[in-house]
Amino acid sequence: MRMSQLLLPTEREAPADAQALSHILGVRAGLVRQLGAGLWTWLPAGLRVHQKIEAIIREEMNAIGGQELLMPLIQPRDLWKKTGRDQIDEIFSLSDRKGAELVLAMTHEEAVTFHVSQLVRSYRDLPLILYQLQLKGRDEPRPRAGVLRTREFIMKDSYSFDRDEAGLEASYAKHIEAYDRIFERSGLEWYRVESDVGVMGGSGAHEYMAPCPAGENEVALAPGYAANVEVASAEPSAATLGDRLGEPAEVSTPGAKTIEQVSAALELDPTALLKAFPVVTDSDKTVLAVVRGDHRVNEFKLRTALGEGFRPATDEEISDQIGPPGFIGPVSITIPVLLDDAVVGQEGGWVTGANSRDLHLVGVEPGRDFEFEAADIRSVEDGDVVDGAPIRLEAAIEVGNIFKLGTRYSEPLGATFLDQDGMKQDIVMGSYGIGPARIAAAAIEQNADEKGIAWPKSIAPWQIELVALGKAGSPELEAAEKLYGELVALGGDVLFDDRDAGPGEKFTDAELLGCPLRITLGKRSLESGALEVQARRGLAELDPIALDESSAAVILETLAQLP
RNA sequence: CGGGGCGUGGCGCAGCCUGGUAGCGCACCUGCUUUGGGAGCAGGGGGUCGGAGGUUCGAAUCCUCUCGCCCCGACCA
Repeated sequence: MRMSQLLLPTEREAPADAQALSHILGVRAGLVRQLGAGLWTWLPAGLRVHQKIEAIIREEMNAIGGQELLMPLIQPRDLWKKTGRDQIDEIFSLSDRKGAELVLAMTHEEAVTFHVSQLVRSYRDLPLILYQLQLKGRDEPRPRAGVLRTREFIMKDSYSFDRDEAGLEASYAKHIEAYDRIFERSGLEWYRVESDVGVMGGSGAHEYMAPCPAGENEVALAPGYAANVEVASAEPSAATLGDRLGEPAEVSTPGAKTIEQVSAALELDPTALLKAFPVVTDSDKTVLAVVRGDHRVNEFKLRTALGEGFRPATDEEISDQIGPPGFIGPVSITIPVLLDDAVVGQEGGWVTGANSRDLHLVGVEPGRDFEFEAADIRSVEDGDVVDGAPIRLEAAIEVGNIFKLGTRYSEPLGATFLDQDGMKQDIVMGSYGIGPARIAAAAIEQNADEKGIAWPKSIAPWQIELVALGKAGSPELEAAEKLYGELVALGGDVLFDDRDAGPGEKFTDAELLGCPLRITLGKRSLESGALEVQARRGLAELDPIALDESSAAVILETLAQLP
């Protein structure tokens, strides 16, 4: 591609409203432009990146026997009523000129299951893996960070259809294979982590996470361990408890409502305190969740432990059913107590609220002083231990997920088959997503430096940028033209900066756009007989390449050597 | 949905407090010079000041409403 003819609007300055690095650099390098909140246009260079990612995905999906198809973005609302998902807030709704109700698909479980229910009749038709790369529409409450969370985006979504759970396990394993390869080939740092299956149930799920500062998720990492913080479990750091007493003793703690205030007032470590978190469940039960003072309640785990959704209790409900807010605790109350595992079985006395104003209790011991049910309901923290190794928490972008659906969709949509005994069975499904745009954004975030982007070779908009110095008609520009032609003839993926611009501008743009290999041909090259070669990663100067009839081949070899 | 911020030429901003008919840098166009790290000189084009209403002799500026965008939080199949 000749840069003189390319729409590549690079910017010196970052857009005023951009925060995330991938947002800033995506716009500055001329890859994407915004049309509205969460609505982005992929400009030619950015689209090349997207398409290279798509190509990797297609190859790996085909390799596990996936078959590509394409389903509509616009769908009849009735279809979504059958699964109840027409009530989701993120659904974009529209109607046609006749008043028929339509939605924009936020994923395609309904559509693909609809077709499979008609097309699959026999166990002989299974298993099946179908996939597509298609737009999704989601009315996100808060689009953010450029291309990271948008209201319209292309997703690779695949769906597996199996005869039974064992079949699903096999299809799931195939997707793990394909996904591992896709993210590896994309050049990302990535983790496959256990994830929350959510209220939809399902028998298992993993997420693929790419660590980077702009990420919206957090992963807990230790050698051999990776999990979304939503589900991560680990051994807590040690607690420093107060003295054991024969029975709880009241202490005066005037005005001390927070963990900090109470631990300061009593001169005790925050780990000696119990934090009480009253919640009201969807079925209107009040439960007191209790974690260690320095720990935080994990709402995902708590939801799992409760077996239903919940909301924090209001101050009024707390006063009515437990005690004055700020001074509540699990001793001598009538509502059930859900105690975090980290609190159970420790030697020593805990501090809790006394359920009276300005009073706390010391020397409290679970089991002796209050009844409880134990569960893992806290969020892991930096320094917690897994298999003897401390974990660290890192921000990450979710670039993919895989989910064992079971019969969540096949049942309401009537996707059944006849087994060998002629018995009608529900098809067992899985669904699997990848966001190519997020892979691009994560690649930018993970590999950028102060000069710009440093793309992984596999998804760079071009693998080579040939910078020609010298004005039109100069011998060096003519030599560059010749070299460009030779590179293209050998199948090189080359961006040729043939613009009528100064060297500074060309080098700056090249470093901003971040093609892995930069070849410079100027007057000096003609004098010395050598091309200058720079690897974008680390801005490393490589050995010069002789300027002769073998140059193009040597350049491609050099590129192949790059990691 | 709660909180905060911002809308002035393609981009980044000043002007607003204290009303007087819009300015700066970059980019763009023409010409000449320049060509190894975002060039120089000269000339030039481009703005309903997000929108509507109001106050006023006069509104980018003051008032009311409204739309859009960003950030934090909530939410996130």
